[in-house]
Amino acid sequence: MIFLATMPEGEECIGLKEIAVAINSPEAFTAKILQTLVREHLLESIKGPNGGFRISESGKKVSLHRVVEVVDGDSIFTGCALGLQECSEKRPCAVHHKFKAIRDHLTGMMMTTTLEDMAKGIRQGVSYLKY
Amino acid sequence: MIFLATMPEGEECIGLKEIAVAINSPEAFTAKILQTLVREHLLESIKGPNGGFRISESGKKVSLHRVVEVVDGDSIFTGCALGLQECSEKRPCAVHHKFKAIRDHLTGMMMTTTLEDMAKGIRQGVSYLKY
DNA sequence: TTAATAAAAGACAAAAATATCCTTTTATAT
DNA sequence: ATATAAAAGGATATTTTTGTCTTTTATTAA
Repeated sequence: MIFLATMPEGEECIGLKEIAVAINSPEAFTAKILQTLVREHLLESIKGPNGGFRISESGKKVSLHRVVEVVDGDSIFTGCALGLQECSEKRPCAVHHKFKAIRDHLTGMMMTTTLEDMAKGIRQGVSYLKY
Repeated sequence: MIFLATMPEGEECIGLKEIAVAINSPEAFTAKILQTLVREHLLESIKGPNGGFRISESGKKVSLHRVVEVVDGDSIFTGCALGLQECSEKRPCAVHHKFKAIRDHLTGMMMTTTLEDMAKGIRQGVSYLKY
């Protein structure tokens, strides 16, 4: 998603192969994740010659939080630190309150960080996408 | 570890079965983790009749950070948020700096939270160990 | 219309994490 | 001494995550 977000406006869409190489991720595995992102409308896919993937209009603006939610679910944002099924304000685990602060921090960061933010860093050469 | 830390001073040691029930974790699997904790001297084990596990003197004072490190390794404290092998201040991933803040928060919390802290909450009935 | 290209989908495979089982070792109480 | 209780250790099994392969479907250009 970050890689595709770095593509210049109006750029032709990018094929699976190119994406997999760019982010150093296995092709077939990458394909599966791209399919998920297309199903959730964060990406658009074009079949046939010159086809590939490109970030959708809505996709450009999505938060890191949303991307993680689509790909890995929201357990990272909601699960108990100690793994308890029933852990809540009313029946907290031994680190519930301390951990909540950290999770709120993480959730807040991910909700306010957009693909655009991250892509900008990559484009400017101040951050990197592989190795 | 938290459960064993809640045991009153000088209490007889607790058998595997009792521990597994208390924390609602499979017995054989719990045994493996207890073995690891014994090897790392966070626990002591006593074999034979009336044997079991008890927290060691040093174990009582250890931080949550240390327990996690022993059981799961330190990847949670050191790994890149985007999974890059080489991600550093010099060659950061797209969320390196933002994520570092959160990880420092997590690491700090875990380093300053001791088993005693957590056990106290359980003993006082303000936090819980299962379900 | 057809050949080529590329994604989609489903079945399959490998690796890692989680979990179990069985035998051995050690200690205790009788 | 012996029977018993309990942890240790090794081999094995299951589940989940990660990854691959093959066939199908859609699109474009000649």
